[in-house]
Amino acid sequence: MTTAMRLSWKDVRDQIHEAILTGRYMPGDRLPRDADIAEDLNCARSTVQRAMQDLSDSGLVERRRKGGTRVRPDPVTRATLDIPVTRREVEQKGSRYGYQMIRREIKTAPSRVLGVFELAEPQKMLQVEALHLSDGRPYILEDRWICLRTVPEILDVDLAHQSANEWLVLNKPYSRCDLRFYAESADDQTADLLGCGTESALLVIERTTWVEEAPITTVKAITAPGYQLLTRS
Amino acid sequence: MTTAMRLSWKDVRDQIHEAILTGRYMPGDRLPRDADIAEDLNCARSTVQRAMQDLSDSGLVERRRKGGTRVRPDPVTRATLDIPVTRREVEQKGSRYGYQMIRREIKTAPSRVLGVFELAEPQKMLQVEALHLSDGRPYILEDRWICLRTVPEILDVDLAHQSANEWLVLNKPYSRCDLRFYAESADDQTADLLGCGTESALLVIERTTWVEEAPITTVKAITAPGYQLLTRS
DNA sequence: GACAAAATTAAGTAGGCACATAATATTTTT
DNA sequence: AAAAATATTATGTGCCTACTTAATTTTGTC
Repeated sequence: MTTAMRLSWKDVRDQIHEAILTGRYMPGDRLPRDADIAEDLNCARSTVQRAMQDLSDSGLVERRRKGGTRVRPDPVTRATLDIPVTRREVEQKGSRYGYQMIRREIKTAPSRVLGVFELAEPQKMLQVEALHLSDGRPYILEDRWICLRTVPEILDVDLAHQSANEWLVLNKPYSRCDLRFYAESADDQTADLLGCGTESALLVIERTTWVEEAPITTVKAITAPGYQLLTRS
Repeated sequence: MTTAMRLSWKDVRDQIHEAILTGRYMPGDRLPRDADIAEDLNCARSTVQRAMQDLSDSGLVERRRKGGTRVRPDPVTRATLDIPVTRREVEQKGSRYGYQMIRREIKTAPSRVLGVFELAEPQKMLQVEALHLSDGRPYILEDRWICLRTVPEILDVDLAHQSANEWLVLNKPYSRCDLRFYAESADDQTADLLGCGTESALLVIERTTWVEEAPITTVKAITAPGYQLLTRS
């Protein structure tokens, strides 16, 4: 033997990935069992297991007990998005962050909001409308509903100076988060607040969070024209 | 001892997660070393390691050798998106899928395309414009460029009957994929093809793929009005 | 042949050990 | 006091073994 440095699970993963890329295994094909691959490559089964888990997480293969591992027959593009706190997002671009509360009101949540929270009975929530600024220019307009039953402390927070976005993310970690992206035309009021033309096409990010079963908040974040979401490299 | 079933790494993960949720550890705080947690919970360090890796992957904590583990001071919302092949997406909704090629042309790629591929020199590529239909109605309009140097076989594919989307995903797995989402107003031609009003706000998904360093394809997928992207539950 | 029970199989997980690696802290040297 | 060498430490990885779990597949029975 010359050198034969031990294979890392990433090496194993890359070799299998490579085999799939070069067509050695096609979508739907079954791969050898972990134990056999391990023997082939002269490494431990646990190393192959970790490699396979990673490929499975990234959506490239499917694994089933007894069924073995196969290349996903219906390939999906699986992407990971990082959505930071807006302040950080702006600062990371090298811009100056600004925040402005527009409205703050306690009222019964409309059915749209109850719907996303999967709630049956109406209840009072805190609605906050606010504008995030980048270098003084409108960046994101958010319309947020906060569940007072789950987060009563929010009433003591000075939302005129600290964004609910930031306070919540630091003080109310969630256990579940649903996201939704779509495009919407600016209505008159939105266009006015974002300083863009009416009917401008805007990317909207809706985010709803829970702790266990309890609703925390739902936000409709309307981004200014030109905003783009990128997958993390 | 009563039962004391062994702790699974998911139990450990959930316990730590819980501790963070309830504020026992705040953003920025350092957590005990894996070994100590393992002793506390009476399990193996490798179990804690797996739990921590998972929390780290999901963006909740940061881990550094010697530095230990700490709760991420700048919490991010990390979400995973699955983008299936369009045909499957339509069929999964219970709709009938349709496909229609609009244009197919070999020409020098414009600088926009060279740009996304990070290519310096101009080269010829295959441009394909096509429409995906759901129950006969326009669903996604795609403008695609395929690199002939990397995928010369595409010239032999009958793109009038099989979508490039599908052929590529089954025959040319990628090793890198960049995604970009934004909103755009429909221009006259787009509005016409998608059967919507001019100036409609449309969600655009741009996807660019490579095998190693070699460009495969870049698509600008313009979705019909009402299209929404959801994170996978 | 149809259905149920039992055996088999391959991935999933827990534990334990040894060592690698990357930060950080400490000590020594200049 | 600054810089360089060294020790320390917590996570990361690999290996091995044993056992669990979920699917099949086989076998047995009616």
